[in-house]
Amino acid sequence: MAENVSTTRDRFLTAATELMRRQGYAATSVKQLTAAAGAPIGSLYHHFPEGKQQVAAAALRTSGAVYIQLLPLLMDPYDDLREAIPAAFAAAAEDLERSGWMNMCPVGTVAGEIADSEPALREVAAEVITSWIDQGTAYFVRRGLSPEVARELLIAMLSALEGAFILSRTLRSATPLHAAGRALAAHVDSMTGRGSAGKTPEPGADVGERTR
Amino acid sequence: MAENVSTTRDRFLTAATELMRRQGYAATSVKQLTAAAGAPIGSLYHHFPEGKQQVAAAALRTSGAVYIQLLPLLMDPYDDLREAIPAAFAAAAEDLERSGWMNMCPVGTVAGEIADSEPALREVAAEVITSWIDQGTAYFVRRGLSPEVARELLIAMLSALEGAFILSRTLRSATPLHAAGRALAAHVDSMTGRGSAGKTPEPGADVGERTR
DNA sequence: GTCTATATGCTGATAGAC
DNA sequence: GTCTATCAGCATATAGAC
Repeated sequence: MAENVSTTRDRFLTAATELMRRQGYAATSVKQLTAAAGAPIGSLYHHFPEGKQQVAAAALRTSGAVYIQLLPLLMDPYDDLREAIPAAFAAAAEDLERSGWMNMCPVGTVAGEIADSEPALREVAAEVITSWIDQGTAYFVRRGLSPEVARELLIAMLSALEGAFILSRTLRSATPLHAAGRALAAHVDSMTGRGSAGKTPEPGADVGERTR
Repeated sequence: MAENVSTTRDRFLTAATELMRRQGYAATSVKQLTAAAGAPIGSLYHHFPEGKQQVAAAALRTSGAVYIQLLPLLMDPYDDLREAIPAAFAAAAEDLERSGWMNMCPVGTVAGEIADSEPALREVAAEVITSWIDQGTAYFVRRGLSPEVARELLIAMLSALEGAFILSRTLRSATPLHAAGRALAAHVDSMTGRGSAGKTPEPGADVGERTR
């Protein structure tokens, strides 16, 4: 029942994910892909007859499915969503910084770049994001939010996360990810009818650190 | 004192901005640049001896300076920031949709793509974003926020805006931009000590529209 | 399924006439 | 400052031996 540890096809997918999250789709060449996967070019076209686009699409789907699992993984430890959300953003910030500011989300990186120039890939990215929204909404509902509030929150959270990734990576500062996490916690508060007194996240807690 | 309506150099900058906001940096070729600017290739290297990178850098600086001016332009009409912020996001959504889902921010598009592969351009993008933060913070201070709160808000707002651009453009739906705007309004509330009662933006107002 | 050799076109960039 | 001709190299993709 145990398969090979890593098939050639899987290595292509991993290589594509890693290269695309750093450079995007256009800048990632087939040659780089084969070098990173340790396989010759003919092998790529054997497993993915439609070439680079097909590898990218498959990599987006695979890594997208993995990514959404992080949501419960990071947030389950916290009883209160107002704590869980900033904690998830902080975890993303830590991972990004630890990776030397490269580990952005491959889906976000590619989606921003190809939405108007690679229709097939844009559709795949849209599918992945839609599935994130559905699964994430279901998770928030399980945590007690109404479907409408859950969906609203999740969409705003994904938006803030992807944008904060861009800012944090470009500025090489964790501040945007932290600020985005606090903003989303406030949104949860406002929609669940809780006031802002008391547990208000401290603004400016880490905004003193300048980038340049 | 009146200069030419449009110098060759300016046409290169405009072409670079428009092409990069749609396709990103890597996918934009020098040939496309010259075709869009209506000038031969030698002309590009006359004005920008360092080539494609230099055009892109100059285009990011120029368009970045224009972009931040939209902040007061869109928000001045509203007395209350809690109304001004969602209105600004709604305006961005309308522009994006009207352009056939292409008109994303060129700085965000490029920054996401090159942060780990084009060090020189990443630095330029970081400069532009830093200047946005400084100018935007100053604007919010003028509107009555404390410097710390203003800065926190602006960083979160930029993050949410860039990320919501990506989601909206990919999904071809204005929902993410609207949801992000509401989240930021909630953040303003929470930081200025106002509760969430009464003026809470209605969650789910437009989240019913599905993309696929 | 793996791998090499190769085809065709486009890439960013340069030289130099005008 | 404008424009053409051209370079060397890399792009994606294919054919076909093993």
